[in-house]
Amino acid sequence: MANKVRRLAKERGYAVNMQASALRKERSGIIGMILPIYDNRFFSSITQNFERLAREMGYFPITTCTHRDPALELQAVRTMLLYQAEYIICTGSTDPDQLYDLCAKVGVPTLNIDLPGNKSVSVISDNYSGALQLTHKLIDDVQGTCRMLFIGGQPTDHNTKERIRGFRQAHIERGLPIDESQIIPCGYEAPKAKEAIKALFGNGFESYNAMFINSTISLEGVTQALSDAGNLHSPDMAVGCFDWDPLVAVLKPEITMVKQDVEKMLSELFALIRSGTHQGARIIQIPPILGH
Amino acid sequence: MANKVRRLAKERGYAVNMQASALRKERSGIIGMILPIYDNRFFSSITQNFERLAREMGYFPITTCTHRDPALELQAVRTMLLYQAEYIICTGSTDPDQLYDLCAKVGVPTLNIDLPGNKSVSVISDNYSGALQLTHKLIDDVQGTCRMLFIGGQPTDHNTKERIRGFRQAHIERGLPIDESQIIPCGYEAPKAKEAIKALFGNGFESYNAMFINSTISLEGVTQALSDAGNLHSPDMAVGCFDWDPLVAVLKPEITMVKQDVEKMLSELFALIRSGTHQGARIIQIPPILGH
DNA sequence: CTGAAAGCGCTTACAG
DNA sequence: CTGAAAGCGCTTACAG
Repeated sequence: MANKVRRLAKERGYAVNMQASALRKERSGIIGMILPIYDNRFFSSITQNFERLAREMGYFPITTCTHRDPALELQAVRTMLLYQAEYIICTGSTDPDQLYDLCAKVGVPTLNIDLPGNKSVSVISDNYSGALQLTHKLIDDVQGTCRMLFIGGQPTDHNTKERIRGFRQAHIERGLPIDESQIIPCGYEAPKAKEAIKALFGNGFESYNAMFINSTISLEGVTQALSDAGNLHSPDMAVGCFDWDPLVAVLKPEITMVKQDVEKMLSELFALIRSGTHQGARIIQIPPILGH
Repeated sequence: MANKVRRLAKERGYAVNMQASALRKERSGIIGMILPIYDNRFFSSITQNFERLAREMGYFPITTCTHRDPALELQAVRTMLLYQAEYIICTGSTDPDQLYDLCAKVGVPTLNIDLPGNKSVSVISDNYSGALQLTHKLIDDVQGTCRMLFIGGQPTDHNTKERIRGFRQAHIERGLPIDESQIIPCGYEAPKAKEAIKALFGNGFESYNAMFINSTISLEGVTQALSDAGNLHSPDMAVGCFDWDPLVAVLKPEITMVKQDVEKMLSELFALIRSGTHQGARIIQIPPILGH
């Protein structure tokens, strides 16, 4: 009998109306995620893993990119709540706690990835250890005494702070002094890194023989600055990038890249949801993978 | 009075339930898009523009990546239809016509981007002209007689066919003969391009002085093959890539890249929706932009 | 076990 | 113009 109904339903092309079903069941089946941008390997890979795991759990994944704009983040989350999303994942959000508050009001749990918050669980990379390792690797690569620049990232964001902490610690462990001019967290956009490097030309840049670049987008800006100055190929400069792009990895194998373990971050995130242990603010750190 | 209600609603944190609203209004406000993958500049940029324009039109954009898998494409579209999506955008689909049929059954219009179908309107790049220009540019770049390899892409897909047609035409216009071994549409994955190039080593590869690479993913494979062979830097090889990646553009300025005009493609797509002129199968071609 | 009724939260058409 | 009722398409709780 049930089979007959199913067969008939299929023949006639019947399909449930999820809007109606969701309304009656008071369960939308929707899980929402916001993220800064798609056109970057890290975030687009997060998105693909998010979709895969959400579907595997029987959820319908919804994503929106919010361009690191707090107002857009709020608006996007609000819209997802209107569609009765059951969970909100906040990726690289400028203010995860504000998003938590918004969702908590209607009883929807939030989980953070990439950038942590103080009010819900956060799955992030172990930025400190990754930066410590990368810095050591670059110091090893340099002939003679290393003078390394740290460039890119937001000085106020948790990840950049942790990476700077790892950068400093490696210098301490190797007995290398640091002065503050070595550390330039100029923001995340390419033009900012470009301007910051240009400002250093004839003004101390020549004294550096290593660069810790905080993201591929900063790498883009740094490369533009060097290219404009005509010294794109400075073979004695050790270059590391705390980010991953497979094309960069093959085109510029001499650049050491740090790959955040996106698969593990997302499987951890969904394990929290699956097991219902996502309540309570805490930070779960996933070690990144040092390339080459 | 209306203001009082609005104020009270805001104070109490009231928000409509879109599931209920959609059900009653018989309009979900949802517009869905499927695409092959996110982690690539072309598709992620399409997604960002899609979201922006959909929001501007008051729609709620939903995207899903389907890994060029026909079964996943069908399943993703079916799910979007369950949530009563009002339009389905098919990006780079393996079989847009099948998706059209599925949606037509429930009266939902489909529009194609990137790869065209025969049953609904398609907004794609002018692949023929782009390839013609790129091939001419590479012939210009070569010292002496040009022998150019075409590598990457699916020989069955419309875009690759058109690009090969442009490749051939440029050769004809320049009086250069072509033999079939020059054209290797080995598929879209990096390992395929890598294997194809490796198979040519000691077997004709040395006779080429130019390469027309059909995507950044193929570029990745080609670079791996060259790098494994130790001749990564062959300065006399003219290289072009029918795709765009800003990091490649700055890191390897000697590679000529073709940037598909994603903004124009999407604004054209939404113009069709806005004006209600999306009915009727036809192809709208947008000229890509030749770099450098 | 079966089948009709109630109700999810809205919007709209309609009666007063 | 206002306010109560009907109904969007489901699922569930309940009567028979």
